[in-house]
Amino acid sequence: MDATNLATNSKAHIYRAYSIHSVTDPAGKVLTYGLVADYAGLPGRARLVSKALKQAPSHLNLPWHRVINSQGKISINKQSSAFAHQVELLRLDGVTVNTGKISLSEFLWKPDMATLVLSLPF
DNA sequence: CATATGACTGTCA
DNA sequence: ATGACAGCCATAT
Repeated sequence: MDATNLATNSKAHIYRAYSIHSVTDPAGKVLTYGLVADYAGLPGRARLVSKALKQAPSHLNLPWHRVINSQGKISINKQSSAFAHQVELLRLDGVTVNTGKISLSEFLWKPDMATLVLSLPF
């Protein structure tokens, strides 16, 4: 498998992992790039997750807006229109956003044992 | 192969 | 809480 295929499969892994998690992850909760990477079996590849979500085909309907950085902040540049879009989507989810910041202690999704077991097939 | 670039992260001042 | 920084990893040139 060459580098290109590895990257493609990694993205697919992320898409699949995040798809499954987004089913059990209720609107109103968020995850960090690093956590999604862990769930996808790709620890240490938070930046790949951000790229994968950014480039994800729209037909996958992934709730990309529920993924923020480990500091509890939206990673998109404030000047970008996409930033306002993410804020809007999060508010529709019921997530409180203050100047791009979100309280992780309040909104971070903490998977329980059952959901973790359901995700293990990867 | 060398560099540059990110929707990242942990540490430190 | 905030900003600088180095480390990190896949991609793009």
